[in-house]
Formats: sequence, structure tokens, C-alpha cells
Amino acid sequence: MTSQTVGHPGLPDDPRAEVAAPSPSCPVEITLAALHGRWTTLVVRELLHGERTFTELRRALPALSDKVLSERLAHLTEAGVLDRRREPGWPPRVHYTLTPRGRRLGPVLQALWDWGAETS
Amino acid sequence: MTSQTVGHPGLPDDPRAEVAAPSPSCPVEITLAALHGRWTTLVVRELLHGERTFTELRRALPALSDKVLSERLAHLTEAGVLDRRREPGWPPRVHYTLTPRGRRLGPVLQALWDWGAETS
DNA sequence: CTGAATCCCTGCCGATACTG
DNA sequence: CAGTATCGGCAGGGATTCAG
Repeated sequence: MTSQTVGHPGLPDDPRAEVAAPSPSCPVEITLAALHGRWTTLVVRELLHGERTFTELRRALPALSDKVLSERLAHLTEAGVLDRRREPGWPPRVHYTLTPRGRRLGPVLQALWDWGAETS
Repeated sequence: MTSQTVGHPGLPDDPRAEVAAPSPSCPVEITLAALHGRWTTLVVRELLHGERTFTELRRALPALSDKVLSERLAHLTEAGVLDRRREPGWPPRVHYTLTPRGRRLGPVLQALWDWGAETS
């Protein structure tokens, strides 16, 4: 399923691992594109704790404007990371949940965390 | 050394995991900042194959301008990912190598690759 | 409540030209 | 050879306002 590792640490034996220019089809860039933008990882982190509504996310990240939050949620939904569920009735309420694929960002964020947390 | 995992997948039990706004001290952002910018991951990938000179990097990534390559190398050196070694004499020649810390980006790129390579 | 539309400001990055 | 200086285009994102 995922590609195999080779002699050099961490780099798969795949033609896409040798592109000579940034390419949207490179798996590394697909992931970085999904996480791209200020606040994005924080939104994902919040949803790793469980389902949240728009308002709950705003309360968890008070300095994040509603416009940018909207953009991030739309982008993550488009990237297959989130599921959107509109609650019928009034007032409008929208619930966001990580998809299975979105939950698999957990280990990715962990890897990013571990490297950044290293002292040396 | 690195932080421990908790119930939720991939998120460490650390106060920095609950910041309410983007913060340069968050380990996840430290890593994303190190990898930030177009071409950066490709430069790291190239150096995962071994030491390279400025010119060798330019040949490996022909569409990358010397200005941006300079910026990336300076940034990665500043981030502790690369070591710079000036060869004495003329013409000037500079060798770049991953530091031990830089080599540890291998697993990080692998995690990014694996998520992006998933079909579902 | 959950966004979309607009405005403006900033920073990235590509191209070009120049230097030790 | 290995950069630095400068300029310009464009996209990101914050504030505000409007809409379903």
C-alpha cells in the first residue's frame, strides 16, 4: 500500500521521489498542501479531539477569524480530511469530523512534533 | 527526550499541544518552518542522497534559480539541518551536508510521503 | 450561526543584473 | 563559482461588511 523504504532513510523507491521541480502529484507535497496555511494544523489538532461545530472551533481558537476558519475548513474538506454535516433546522449548525484519512494525520503530526521537539 | 503519546493518536501530552494560536515554539511549527518554502523538501531530498555542492544542487534542480537556492540553503543551515563547508582556493566551491538532525528529517518526509501516497 | 464578498497589506518567489 | 541586490507579480490572510 504505502511505498517501501530503500537504503537512504525515509525516501521511497518511487519515480515521484526524483522529480526535478515542485509537483502537485508528489505525495510529500500532497500532504504539505493539505496542511498548508496558517492555523491549519491547529484546526486538525482540535478535531483530533473529536467532532466540533464551527462555533466550538472559533471558541477553541479565538484569534482565528471566521473568514480564515471557513477557508481552512473548506480546504480540509476538499482535501478529504474532514466531513461536513449540516444540522437541519434553525439556527444553522455545522459539525466537522475527521474522516478516516484525516485521522491518519495523527502520526504525521506526531512525526512533525517529534522532530521539532528534539533538543539537538 | 521526545514527548510521549496519549490516548488521541499522534498528539503528545505537552502544554505546547494546546496553544490557541500559531506559535513559533510549537514543535510542529518548528518542523514546518524548517521545511517551509517552495523547493525546500526537494533540496533536503537531494542531500539525503549525500553531500552536494551548490552547482550539483543546481544541476539536480534546474528550474530552481540560484537566488532561491541560496535562500533555501541559508535557511536550512540556520535551522540546523545543513552544514556548510567552504573549500579553500579558487574557484570558490561550497559543500553542503545534512547534519545529524537534518538526517532525522528522513522519517518526517517518509511520514509525509506515506500519507500523501494513500489512495483512499 | 455559518459562512461569502470585498479591501488592503504583506511576504514569497521568479527574473535579471551585479560582485568577491 | 557562489552568492547578493533589486524589482515586480501574485497569493495568503486579517478586518470588515453582507447574506442565507
